[in-house]
Amino acid sequence: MFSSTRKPISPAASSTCHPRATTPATRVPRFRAGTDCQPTRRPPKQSPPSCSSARPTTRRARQTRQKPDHQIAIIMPHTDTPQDASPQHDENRIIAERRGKLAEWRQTGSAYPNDFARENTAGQLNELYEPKSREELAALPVEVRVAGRIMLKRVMGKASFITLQDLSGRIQAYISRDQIGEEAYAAFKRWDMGDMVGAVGTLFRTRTGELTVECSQVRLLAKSLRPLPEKFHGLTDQEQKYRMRYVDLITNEQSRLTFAVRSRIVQSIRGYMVDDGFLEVETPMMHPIPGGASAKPFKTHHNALDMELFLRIAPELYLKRLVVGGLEKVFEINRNFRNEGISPRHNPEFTMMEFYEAYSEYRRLMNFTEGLLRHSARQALGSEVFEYQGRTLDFAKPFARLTIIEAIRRDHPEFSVEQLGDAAWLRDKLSAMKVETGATAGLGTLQLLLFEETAEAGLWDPTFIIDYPAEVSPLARRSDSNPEIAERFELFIAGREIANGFSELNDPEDQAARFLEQAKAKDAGDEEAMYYDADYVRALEYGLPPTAGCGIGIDRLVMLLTDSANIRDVILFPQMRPE
RNA sequence: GGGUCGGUAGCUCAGUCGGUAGAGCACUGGACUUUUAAUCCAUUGGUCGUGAGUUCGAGCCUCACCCGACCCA
Repeated sequence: MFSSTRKPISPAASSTCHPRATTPATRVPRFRAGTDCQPTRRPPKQSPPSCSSARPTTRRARQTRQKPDHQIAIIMPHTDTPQDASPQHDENRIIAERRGKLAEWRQTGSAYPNDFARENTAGQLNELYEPKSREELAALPVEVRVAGRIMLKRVMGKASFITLQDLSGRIQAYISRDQIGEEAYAAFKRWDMGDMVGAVGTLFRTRTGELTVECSQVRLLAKSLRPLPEKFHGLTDQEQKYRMRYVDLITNEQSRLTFAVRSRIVQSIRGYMVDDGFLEVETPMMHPIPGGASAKPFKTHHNALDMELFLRIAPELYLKRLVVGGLEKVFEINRNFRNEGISPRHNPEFTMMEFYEAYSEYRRLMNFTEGLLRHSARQALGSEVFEYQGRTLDFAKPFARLTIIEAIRRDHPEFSVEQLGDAAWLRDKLSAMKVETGATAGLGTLQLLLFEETAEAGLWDPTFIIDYPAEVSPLARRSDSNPEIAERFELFIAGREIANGFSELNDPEDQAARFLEQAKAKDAGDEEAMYYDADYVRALEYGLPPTAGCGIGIDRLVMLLTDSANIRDVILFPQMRPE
């Protein structure tokens, strides 16, 4: 996919996943050694999912079949010849045991009950009673009803401990034969790791000091037929984590935490916007004309209308129609879809917030965006300073603001202002760096390309880059002082584009002209150039007040705040090749 | 597209010089009434990603392919 992003000719290059990337020439941030995010996890080990490998008869299958064990009938009920051995055999041997237990459970007539009323969570009990001493707990005593999944089991002859996990955390339960009865204890001993259990009892503290529920009753609430991954390491295979997120969430606390933080980030953003008087709206996900960014769309078809539709690549044009309608401050947090490659920083569907405010302009917008991110870090992490991939990120100090030229010269003082203002010099330099430059690329675009090549990845601290070329910003207002420049910024953090905003182009005639240019580029073969959106121009003709708007890539922000190197780690069900 | 690393038991991982495939967890049976990744005893479980080649002999060497992670484009 990066091949397309290398295309530098102005409206051609990709902007996959850019927050509100209206810049055709803006590329995905590239990372270099030293600035790139190294994977924190160890390289995965691979073992093919047993259920999908079409392995022929195995020796084991034959051996197993020879056993007169009753389980065999369950394992391979239809196996008459060794050749029929199921590829799922390995796992089924373990699952068959559990299915047998489930069958026993069903015979009691009370399998899968739903009448257990949980009244306490592990986290709540730990918080309330962890400070209490053994004697204080004994004096109270606290009657509790907890439920959760068995994550650890320490079964002894007449008394056992299990560790139950619920959303809030873990708590230990103590189960003794004398308290729950011989029959119940025998049944309990047949339960497996992963089973869902309800426990009733009183809190006490064990000899070693652990807060524990001394059970007067335990019930099996749901059977887990499949074995959990190894209890200490959990699931480490990245692919399996993504494919079976449910297993990942069961076994890896870090995953649970990441998605809890993600929720807090989104909440904090929503709160900040609403508190500031923004109206949350939902605009179409299916567009007759894909617009608002330069990207390849997904196509779909509406049968009743018999029309082609596109999954949206950005909500921008609809949100600005709302500002025309008088909804002066609007925002939307939702998915965008771009039919491009998948990488550690790109998922075909990703979440973005876009917001628009009438009677604002891009400098005020930068202040607001800065405040929003600061707020979000504080709300989600409790701190505006945090670690990302081993380095510190500080949202507390003011975000730097550099023009493209300043950003280049900060890393490369050897480039003079005169050289950077010389299109021919820039072309030479870029071609020496093996960056393609289109014949039609203007000075601003050449500067942008050099910036992307030399400076972008090194922008670790939050930095607004301003003065983008108008020719790569077809929806942005031109600068009054220089019509070649748009009133636009992009925010970079950790070498990665996080936000993109500008004073909106509200001149319908200029917009129509820019759409025409885009349409021409599209006709010339640029798949990512924009369509001419006549209804949007019509809306502008009713009058869009001076407005500024911004898009923030939520997934990338979550990556920063959860110290995640891969976008898949912050998306619950990332797009995967079919199994 | 190129490069690097990887694919061995359900899970986490070893595997020496090319000489009959190992451990822990999980599972099964047994012991155990305050454990802590419980412990102890005894089992079960593998055509080593796929296919070819070299060899008396391949998890290991060679080639091709498949899948994955990361990097580069």
